[in-house]
Amino acid sequence: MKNLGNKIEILYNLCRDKQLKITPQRVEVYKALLASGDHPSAETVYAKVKKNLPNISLDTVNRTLNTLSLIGAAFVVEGSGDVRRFDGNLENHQHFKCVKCKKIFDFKHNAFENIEVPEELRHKFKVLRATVYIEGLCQSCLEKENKIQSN
Amino acid sequence: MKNLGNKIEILYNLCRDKQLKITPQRVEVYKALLASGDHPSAETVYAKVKKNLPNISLDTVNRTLNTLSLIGAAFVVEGSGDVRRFDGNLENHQHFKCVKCKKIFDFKHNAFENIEVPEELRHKFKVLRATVYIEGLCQSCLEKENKIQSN
DNA sequence: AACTATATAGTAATTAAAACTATTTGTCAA
DNA sequence: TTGACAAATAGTTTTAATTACTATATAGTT
Repeated sequence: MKNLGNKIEILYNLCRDKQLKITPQRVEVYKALLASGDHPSAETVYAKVKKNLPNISLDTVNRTLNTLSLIGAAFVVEGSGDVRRFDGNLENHQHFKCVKCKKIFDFKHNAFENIEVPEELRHKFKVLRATVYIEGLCQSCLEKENKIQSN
Repeated sequence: MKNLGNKIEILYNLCRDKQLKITPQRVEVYKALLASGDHPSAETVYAKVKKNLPNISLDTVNRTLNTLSLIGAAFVVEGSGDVRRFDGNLENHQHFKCVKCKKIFDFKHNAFENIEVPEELRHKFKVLRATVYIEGLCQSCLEKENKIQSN
């Protein structure tokens, strides 16, 4: 991971912007997240951070990762983080998901119906589904939203 | 839900193709899934099916929904069904997810970097992220895969 | 240095999903 | 139509993930 210093600086600025305190826990969780090239779960980050902060709690790691997502220092990988939901509508359609209330809204958009999967991927994997996935805040959550509360 | 009869027929055919038994539980779970226009969780489907099959178990609903996904009669909504995973890489990139081992692979593809969010959505919601999300089977899972086992 | 709101540790509670086993039931062939 | 058997289910238990709670500690400010 190059430019780790810069990245930490970003975290500092984001925290200050949102009036969140810069705690060692937040810094360590953020560093652990960056250090792992892949897409770790809270448990994985917890294990990593524990080496530097032996008595950090899992709850703190969870809350901190949430906070990082809220301030835009990280994000929750799509395809994770919600109870499994099923869709029986096999017609081509797309999903918008509210990151707050987790509600999923269907929408149709012609331009998204025939996604060309890159040759490289078709080669490497067996592709089952390709879709445009959009997330954000729905109207009712938007109204409730005033400031970011980390705790 | 129009053409429910047709849909059931589809289920019958899919089951026969894959040599899966057509059980009342499967039919009811499938009907309940179709009947709910939204994106229900196993619990929600369970509640619905219980009206017709009072002593169906939640486990059966769960397994059945999985089976339906495996045979292509339904699918798991992206953004659900996996422990929450985080990504600290804010550069534009896309994800491929293996539906079996849940591993996430990054990839970059220029054509996917500037997704135009439909006007209608930008209006209705606060869009935070738009991405192409591709799922399927990774190579190592593909090798292990021989036939669909529903149980 | 002291104050105060915020964040944390430690733990408990909640929830979702998977595992397990005895029993039941589709399916097929006689 | 019946009997046999593999497959599927009910009922329950485990496991795992996330959230909730409260007393304590601390970052940022005065």
